[in-house]
Amino acid sequence: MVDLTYVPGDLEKKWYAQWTNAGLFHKKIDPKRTAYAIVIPPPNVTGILHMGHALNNTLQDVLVRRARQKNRSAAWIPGTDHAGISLQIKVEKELLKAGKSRREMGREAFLEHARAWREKNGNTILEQLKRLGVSCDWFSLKYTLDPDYARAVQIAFVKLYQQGRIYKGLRMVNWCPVSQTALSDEEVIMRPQASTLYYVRYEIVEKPGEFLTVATTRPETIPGDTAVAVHPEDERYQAYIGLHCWRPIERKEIPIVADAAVLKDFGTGALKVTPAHDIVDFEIGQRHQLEAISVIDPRGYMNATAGVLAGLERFEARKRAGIYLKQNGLLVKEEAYENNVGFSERANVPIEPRLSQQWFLKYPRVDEAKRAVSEGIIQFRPERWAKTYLYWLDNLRDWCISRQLWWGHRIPVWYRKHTDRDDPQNWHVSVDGPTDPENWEQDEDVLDTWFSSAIWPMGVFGWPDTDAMQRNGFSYFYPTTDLVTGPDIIFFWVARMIMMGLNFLGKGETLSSEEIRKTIPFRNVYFTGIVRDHLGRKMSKSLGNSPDPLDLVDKYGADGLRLGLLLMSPQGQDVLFSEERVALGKKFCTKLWNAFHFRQSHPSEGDRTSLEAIIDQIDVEQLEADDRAILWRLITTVEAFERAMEAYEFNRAAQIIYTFFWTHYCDWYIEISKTRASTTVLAVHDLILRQLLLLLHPMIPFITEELWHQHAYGQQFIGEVLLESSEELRQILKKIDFQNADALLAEVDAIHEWVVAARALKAQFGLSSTKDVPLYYQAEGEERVTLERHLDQLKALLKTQNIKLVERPLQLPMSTVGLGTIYIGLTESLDVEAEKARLTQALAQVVKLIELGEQKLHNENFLASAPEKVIQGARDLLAENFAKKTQLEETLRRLALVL
RNA sequence: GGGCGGGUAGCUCAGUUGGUUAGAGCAACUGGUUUACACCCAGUAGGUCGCAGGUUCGAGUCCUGUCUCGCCCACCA
Repeated sequence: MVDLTYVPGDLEKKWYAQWTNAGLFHKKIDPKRTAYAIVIPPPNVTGILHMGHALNNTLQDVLVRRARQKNRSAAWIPGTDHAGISLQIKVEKELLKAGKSRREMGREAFLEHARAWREKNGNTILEQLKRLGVSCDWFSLKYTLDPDYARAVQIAFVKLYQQGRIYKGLRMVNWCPVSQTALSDEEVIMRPQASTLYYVRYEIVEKPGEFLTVATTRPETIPGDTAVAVHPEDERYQAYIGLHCWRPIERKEIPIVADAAVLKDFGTGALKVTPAHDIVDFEIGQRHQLEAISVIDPRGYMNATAGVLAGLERFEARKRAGIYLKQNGLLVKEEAYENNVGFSERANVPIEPRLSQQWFLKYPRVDEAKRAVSEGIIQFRPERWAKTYLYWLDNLRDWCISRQLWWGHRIPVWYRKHTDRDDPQNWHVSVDGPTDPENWEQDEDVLDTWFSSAIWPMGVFGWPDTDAMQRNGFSYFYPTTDLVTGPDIIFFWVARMIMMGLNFLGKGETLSSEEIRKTIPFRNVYFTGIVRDHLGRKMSKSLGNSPDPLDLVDKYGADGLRLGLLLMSPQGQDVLFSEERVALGKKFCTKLWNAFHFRQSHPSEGDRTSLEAIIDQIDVEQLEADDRAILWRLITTVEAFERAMEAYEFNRAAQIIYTFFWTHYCDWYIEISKTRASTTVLAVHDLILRQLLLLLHPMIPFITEELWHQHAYGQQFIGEVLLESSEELRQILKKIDFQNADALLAEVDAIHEWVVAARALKAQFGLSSTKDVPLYYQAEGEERVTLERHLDQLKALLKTQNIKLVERPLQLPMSTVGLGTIYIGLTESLDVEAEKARLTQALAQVVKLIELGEQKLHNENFLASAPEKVIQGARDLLAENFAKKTQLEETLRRLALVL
């Protein structure tokens, strides 16, 4: 028996425990079935669940649960990411509060702290995910610093090194002065900043009294200037090319060079060249053999070379440089200026271009990675992201993979002690290290976190350890089926995984399409939208505009939240979060609960453990139009649902079921079937409810599981029950003499229209919808027969005892519908004028529609080109409108007589 | 500067290859609770589909232009 009220919390805890205890989500290598696999985008161990996770993981869960219903052997591999910079910053901050610094305590002690932090907090997000109901295979849980995974990362490094793809070099990199590490280009975010453009005079050495004016936003770097550059074709400066000028701070003679990289129309057309602190300047410096003088240290403070600015913090130094120039008469002017400045994504401070020794990766298999997507071997949804992906691959720059951090995978490179580290002769690159470790020192740096995530889909299945791969079903599950992630990590993660898969699994110079197909990490990538608040802002911790998903779970249930998210997430669109939708999700669950409660109020003993058993209880003789219509609608609903799911249109799929259940089943079928509680009708209910539970299960797993058992649909978990396709459903329903029921549907729709019109009449005249008012109807032939057949239902639905057939029009308020005319038997005297006005308005509307219809049907081009179905539709509509017009006119004539 | 996406009811959004009179939820308004559900039921109102052209028998849907909001990439010092 069903509990009276729906309380999501308890049943969600109960079922999640039972599912996991039963090992329901374990991956199984079953050659008899087709494999289905998803690897989770591993959340950061520093993360807490936000709405983006909730959406993303709901979608994955829907996919994987549906795959199981389709008899696929499904694996959803969960895991977490060690989150290099993010966790290091977090732990450092905590230590700082306790007055400790990582440099003082040293590497090992710091790592101990970091491990302890992760031990304590790292699984929070996984526990949160469980509350959402995700059906991950927790036995396959992987962490990017697990020993086997860490080994895989190092093997990947060594292999890439051996392939000549990884090299070390002195390069200009993005330096974060707070984290004190290099960053990849992708980790730098450009932001418009209000700054000042300083116009500075550089006196010409050879022509004292003549000046070049240079515009710069960074006067603090002047001590690092080693040239001034102008465009070779800039006629203003021809006379100066080859001469020298005085560097205005830390006065020194520097050359004036010509370089095409200089823009004539920016500023004054003269550029100060600081090779050590700007990428463009560095390149100019290379072309002109200029010295790179560093004036800023790794912490962002001016070093001794900066002379008068030495020791100052970089932004303070900028102000001081401005003052210094002004005081010395070297500043022409300063103006407010907005420019774009690169910020460190994690530490949220402006990055410093800095020259340093770093490890770089030349991306492998770029061509194949492009082909994988452009040839549709990997399918992006929405497809347009392919363009973004391909554009990025066309403009690749080598990836700086070394980080000056401690938390992460240490670079497996050793240097012979007391030798030149820049000379590869003195390197040892291997996973296990040199055999004589006492003579070597390991590289201090770790790898970019994203380097380790790039091999995720392989690593979670044991790559490259052949035994582990065998055990984990690598060849069975790889390539995985679907990847669900956000478009914001298309470069960080998606593209890199594709290249790594192709590189490590593909053999030979180039890969054929068939080889690409076998080595890609996944076949489909579904990009979710980004969850935004009602003002359109990205939900983030710093803005504090993201509700805690767990609060929503408490308030609306996990099922409610999941359904709400599904309903508000159109494919490929950003999601404007609305708590109302989540509330709607819960309302749906409550309604479902109550529908079962209704069904349970009519006990029946029939066997419900299979579709066939339910159908056996249906007596074909007793099936009426309504029963057949709802069953028919079920089939068409399942078809539409299948189409939506195959297209990954989750919101549409949810909407389709929503409408079927609420509008067609509850508001109509349950209401009309209340007059007929026969075994047959109850079996129809059971059938529909059963299929509804199965269809809904991937979206709202908890309540469907609960109701499945409450209503004795079987002993198995609902998730283990195979879902009949629309085609199978169609076949099974043939047992009850079931064929196309479009005609029946039309009949039911016509009755529905009649009821709605009658209800509207009552409402229009201020009558309570439950008031027993007599109704009269006029109808001929078929229509009359149809109405007579449904008379009992009409009475029940309209809460009216009297519905009578009349042969002639009455002087009563009326309404015309497809099945004829309805009159309402008002007891009070009729306001003839008001009624006339109402009908006249209705008449005008109908006349207008008739005009439109006739126009269309008199158009020969329309008749010649439009499909028959459309033309017939127009004809039927016209006929119906003509009938309405006649009725309205007749009634109006009678009303006129009354006056 | 280059690319992508959005602009449909007061709000949030659907609207499949062009085809009957453009839909839903929320909000509003009216009426309703003995018989699954007030997290409910019945009904009402609300839209020149951003704007301007074009193609077509027919355009929210296709084309061109334009305005506007948002995102991504590039980075001019």
